[in-house]
Amino acid sequence: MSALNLPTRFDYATIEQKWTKIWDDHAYFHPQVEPHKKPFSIAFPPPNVTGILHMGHAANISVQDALVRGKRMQGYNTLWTVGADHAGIGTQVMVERQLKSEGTSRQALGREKFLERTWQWKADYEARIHGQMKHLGASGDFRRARFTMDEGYSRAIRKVFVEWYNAGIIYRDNRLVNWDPASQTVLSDLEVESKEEDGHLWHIRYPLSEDPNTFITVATTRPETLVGDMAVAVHPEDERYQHLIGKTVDLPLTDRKIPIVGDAEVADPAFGSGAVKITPAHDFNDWECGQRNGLEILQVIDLNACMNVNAPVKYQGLKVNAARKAIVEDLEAGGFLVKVEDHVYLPGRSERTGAIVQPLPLVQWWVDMKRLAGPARDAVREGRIRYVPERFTDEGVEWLEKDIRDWCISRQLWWGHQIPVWYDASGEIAYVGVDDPDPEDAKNWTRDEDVLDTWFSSALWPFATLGWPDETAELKHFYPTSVLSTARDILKLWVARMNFSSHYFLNTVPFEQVLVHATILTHDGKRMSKSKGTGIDPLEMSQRYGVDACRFWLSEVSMSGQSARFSEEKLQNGQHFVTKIWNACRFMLMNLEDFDPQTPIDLDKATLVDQWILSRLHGLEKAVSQSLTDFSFPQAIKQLYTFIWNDFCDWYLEMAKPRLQGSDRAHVQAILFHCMDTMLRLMHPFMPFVSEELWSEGLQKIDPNLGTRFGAETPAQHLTVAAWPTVPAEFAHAEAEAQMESLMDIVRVLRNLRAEMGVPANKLAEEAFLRTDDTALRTLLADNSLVFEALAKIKTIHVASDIPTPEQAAHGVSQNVQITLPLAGLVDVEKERERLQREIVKLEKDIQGLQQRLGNPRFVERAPESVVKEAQEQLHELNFQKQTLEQRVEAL
RNA sequence: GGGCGGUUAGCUCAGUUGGUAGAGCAACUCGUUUACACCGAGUAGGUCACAAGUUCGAGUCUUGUACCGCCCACCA
Repeated sequence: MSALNLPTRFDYATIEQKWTKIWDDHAYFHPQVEPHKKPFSIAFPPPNVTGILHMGHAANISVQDALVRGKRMQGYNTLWTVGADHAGIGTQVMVERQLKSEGTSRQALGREKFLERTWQWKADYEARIHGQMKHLGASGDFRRARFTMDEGYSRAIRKVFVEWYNAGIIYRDNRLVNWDPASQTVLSDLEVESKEEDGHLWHIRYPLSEDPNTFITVATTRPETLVGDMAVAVHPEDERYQHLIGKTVDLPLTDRKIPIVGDAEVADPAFGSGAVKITPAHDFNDWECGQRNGLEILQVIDLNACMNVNAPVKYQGLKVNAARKAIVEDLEAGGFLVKVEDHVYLPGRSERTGAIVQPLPLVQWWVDMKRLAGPARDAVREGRIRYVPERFTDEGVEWLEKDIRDWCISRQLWWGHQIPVWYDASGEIAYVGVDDPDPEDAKNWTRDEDVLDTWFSSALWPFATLGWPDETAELKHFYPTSVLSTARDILKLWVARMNFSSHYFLNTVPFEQVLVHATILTHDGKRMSKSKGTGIDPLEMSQRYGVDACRFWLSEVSMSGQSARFSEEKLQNGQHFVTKIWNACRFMLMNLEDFDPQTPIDLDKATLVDQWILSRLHGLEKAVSQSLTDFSFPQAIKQLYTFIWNDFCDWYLEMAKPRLQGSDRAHVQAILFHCMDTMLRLMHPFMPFVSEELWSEGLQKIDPNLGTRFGAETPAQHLTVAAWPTVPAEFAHAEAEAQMESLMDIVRVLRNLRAEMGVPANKLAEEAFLRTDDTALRTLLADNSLVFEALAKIKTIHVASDIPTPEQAAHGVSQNVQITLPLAGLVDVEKERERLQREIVKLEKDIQGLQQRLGNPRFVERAPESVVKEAQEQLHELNFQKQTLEQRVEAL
């Protein structure tokens, strides 16, 4: 590419495709295990194959890819494992929905056909997901991509099951579970969401058996469960009811008598009537109350959320809602209904199907959490796993510390890992094993039909992806992984589970740091939701603004610790930034065609401006390098932006233009070359495509040995595998930065004078006077007169301690420099006077503030000397400025 | 009911150890200067939600209040 015929815009669509392919062809992201190198590894949270990726994924990809690219450049043996999750219930629900739209169903197809169909679905979505990731520039190892139902992965699952079963950690038991009638499966507590909903509280009276004219009134939000009541509970110390404990009531609408029991846990005298109906088969509290009081369990609701044969005949077969209506009517007719109140309650709903979850007693498989939680909790509490931001630590570990409930892992689904348990003819467990039993033995056995909770397999992700249970070289080298980056909503569901699984089987943490990235919200601050159509497709956005623009924004906001509102303006800004970089580099390339890349930067020849930009570059490198360690992406990105756009383009390049025409050319070229190289390397983790294109196709044409710079171990052909830059400490120059700052301020005053006086910015002003008594400063100003000439567009700058003041002139002041811009014929005396007066008023306000502060004896006495001194100097300067302007007003 | 965030310019957000507030977008005024009009220069705009406290000094620390958001919790 020749810089001269480069377009003024960055053709991102073509170039993104081009580099995706080249990187892939070189297998840059498929690392070999290199034991002598330090490892850096991340296991990408496997997206569910339920659909395509959304903005949240794009955010997570941006963050992880930035880290991985940075570390790769820094010479780490870097592995980013990618893959996909079978997402049991989620995928099954999606496929079933598809079948329904085709007029068929899972049941009609049968298990085998249904699974075939689901594998097809998986293949389709997995390909689309990987395609999206590559499109976004994810430098993941797709050659090592894993799927949670791969052969090897499945073996890992079975091994975990069998080991935990043998250790007694996995067991089978009949208990109350969360039943999702829509998907016909059990759910874990964590898959049930409860949100407040409007409902009612029905007050019902139960007549005492010994005296049907006396009643005890209970309140309930679920009157249909009345027919499953096994007791009424009251607080044992409740004086209203104490005497009734041990007696019975006639349960309305049935012919059963149920006891009144005393139970301090479940009955709160202050709530409602103080008496509670107890339905052990359909309520978690009541279940426990039943256990405490030796109550029988009577299940009256079946798997379809209908009343079953244990309910009075009249209600049998009715859906729960219909039964509720019928029962309430009958209660009212029988005189049992006291009143109905509006009431906000918390029904549990399946996070997948949205159906109201029915608590039911069922035999299921469980994991004994108390046996696993300890080491995982300790790892977090002892800081061996660090959460970033830190405040998420509690959210991640509290669940493991508190009264944790056992984890129900069996699911009545078809899509998933079938439980490796076989039963004999009598229903007893005959075999549990990693490998299928010998067909001869298994002749009369049947396999457990249930599959495992999808999170059971996700829990093994960081190590199963590396080949566990085999002792692979990858596992040895890359485990534990370095960082886990995730959304906050699965800290318990997933992150905590990886933690305890890893501790049990590998006796170590699964990752050293947990990065919790921001949630991307809609423009108006709502959660993005596919069903509401507020979800935003990252591909659409990247097609509109380019991947680099999107990633630049996402990397910034995703690590800000705050949730971020999506805004297209920000992406547009990102795109403009990319264009700016593109054009700045285009300009440099145009001016570097005759550059000898052997030319070193000669600090002896460096002017103030050179010293300044190199010092700024030094600061930039420090900030960006730092961000790869402490995840301070927002700061790094802001600095990249202001360095490139403001410092480098607006000031340095403008200054460079005239110098490139003179004897200084080679020296300036060396600095441009070095800055461009460093800038491109530093921005590559965040904007991989544009940086790669400019580096490989532009800069490398000028220096074929570019890839050996910065101590590269092996010469790099492309930026993606080039070395991370370091800016020498001797480039840091605080004094130059401060001095340049004062020059820039004078330039701003000059520009301001021109603008106020209506001198067009493109017209060269003849001359300007800078007057100051500070001799050192005078030298500085004189030495750098080019700065004013180039940036304030002044032909000649006069620096002196005393200069005659022209009649027609505009006046300004900066620090202790009096600035005069002669403008014969352009000055409206009245207007100039007003302008100066305005300036003076402003100064007076600041002066007053300073005087007040310095006038306070306690300030002078107690504040640090440097602060007091600074204030005094500032006051002095402001007074000088005020005086100067006042003199001008008088002169007018 | 407990816990955690947030409240800063019209909008979206920065603000590192307390030293007197910044960016992007939008607005307004100039400008077709050979890298870029997806540009350049300039202007305007904020009692940092409210109240009290600590301090010479608070956007920054403490306490309380209000509103918004999230997480947890078996109040029937």
